[in-house]
Amino acid sequence: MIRVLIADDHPVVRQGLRTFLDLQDDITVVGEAADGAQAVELVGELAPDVLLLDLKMPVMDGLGALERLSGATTRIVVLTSVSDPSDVGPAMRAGAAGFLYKDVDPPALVQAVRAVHGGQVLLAPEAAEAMLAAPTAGAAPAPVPLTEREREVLALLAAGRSNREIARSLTVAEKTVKTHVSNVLMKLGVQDRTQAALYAVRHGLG
Amino acid sequence: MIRVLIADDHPVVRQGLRTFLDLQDDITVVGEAADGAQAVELVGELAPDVLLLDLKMPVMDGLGALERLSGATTRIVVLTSVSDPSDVGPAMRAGAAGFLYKDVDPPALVQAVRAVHGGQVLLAPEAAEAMLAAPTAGAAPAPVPLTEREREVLALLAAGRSNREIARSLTVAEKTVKTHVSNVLMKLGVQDRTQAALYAVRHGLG
DNA sequence: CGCACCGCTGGTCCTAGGACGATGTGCCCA
DNA sequence: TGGGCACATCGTCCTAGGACCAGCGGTGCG
Repeated sequence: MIRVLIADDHPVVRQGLRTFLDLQDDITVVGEAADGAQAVELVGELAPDVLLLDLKMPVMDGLGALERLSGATTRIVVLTSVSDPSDVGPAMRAGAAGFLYKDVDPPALVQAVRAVHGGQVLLAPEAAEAMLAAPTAGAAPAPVPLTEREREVLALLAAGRSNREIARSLTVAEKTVKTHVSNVLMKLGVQDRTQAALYAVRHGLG
Repeated sequence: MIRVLIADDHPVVRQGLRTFLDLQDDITVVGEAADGAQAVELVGELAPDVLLLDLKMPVMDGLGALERLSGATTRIVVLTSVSDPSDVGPAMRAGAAGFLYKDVDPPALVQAVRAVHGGQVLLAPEAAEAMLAAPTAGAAPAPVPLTEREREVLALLAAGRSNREIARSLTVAEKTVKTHVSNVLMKLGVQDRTQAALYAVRHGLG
């Protein structure tokens, strides 16, 4: 028997879901929450197998609840009405096991509950698309271009020169070279000059 | 009745899947393919609802088949034995509707077939993780953390202070504030202080 | 022999000046 | 009134010094 908790701020939606899910002989709805805070509390009390979680809720929204529930054994299916692709990534990263829209047809929802309970991850097609399209959507720094000077430094660095040698080549202080190198490392997202050199070689600056 | 085609180069695997799936009263196996080329051909002939596709196959591998089948109405579930995270992204981008490992337990596989047939996208947990973990395609800089000083500057900036005012508050030169602001903009991947302020507010620094 | 210390190199963070370019604002004069 | 100029603000790029930390290799001492 799969024990389900429903979190949605609309009583009508809760009632509809409850009625339909309770008709399944392997599913029982063990509770309802009207906001995120209540959902978090009830997950603690009831330890349901699956939480159906609306994203748009008062007091604490679904994403907030998701974050607070990371680590819980309850499997969480986001069930949202509005189709905002930028919701998908954060929700999945926050540990959701499913992402569906409320226009899902009821048998599919039941299957989803079962699949998620069985340890799988299930997405509505639009949600899957959103994840493929926007890998790091949200706070990811854009790819930062190197300046002319930084490219010069990188080229010399990739040729195996030391900071002092690079400084002499460019007739600037060694300190300046260090600064450029630091900026290059940050922009390339690598940890040290060796990786920067490899990057340069691999991307045709060698 | 869900019509399923099985593509796997091991007869034993095909036989096992066929036997189990045919036991379900809403699923019927309509054919088997031993390599990717055959799978493509049989999809054309039989137009199955769902194709269970192994990735590692002779003649044409699963990914090749996936690409050739993009556009077909058949929903494709990748069913692979080896757990190579780097397979997941390409397969999903090539249009797979599911990604499972062969250690999936049979009832879960049946659910997967039903869910995918119902239009959903279903991943094994490891596959979902792989997709979330590998956004860095190529040169995407890692999320760069702000330094202490940069956070101070950002907080004041988000409070609407000018560079000169921030400088006075921190007792440094205005030039220094500009430098910090520039670095913050770069690290946050935003274009100007306004966006940086919005970012700060949205991410709980307001 | 092994360990401790020293110096070098690399790297970070904070600081800051000079040159320059884009944008916006306000004021003056034709 | 409108065009244009002066000025401030913002932001970038290059420069660079000081403080500090980590890792590595050599050297000398117990």
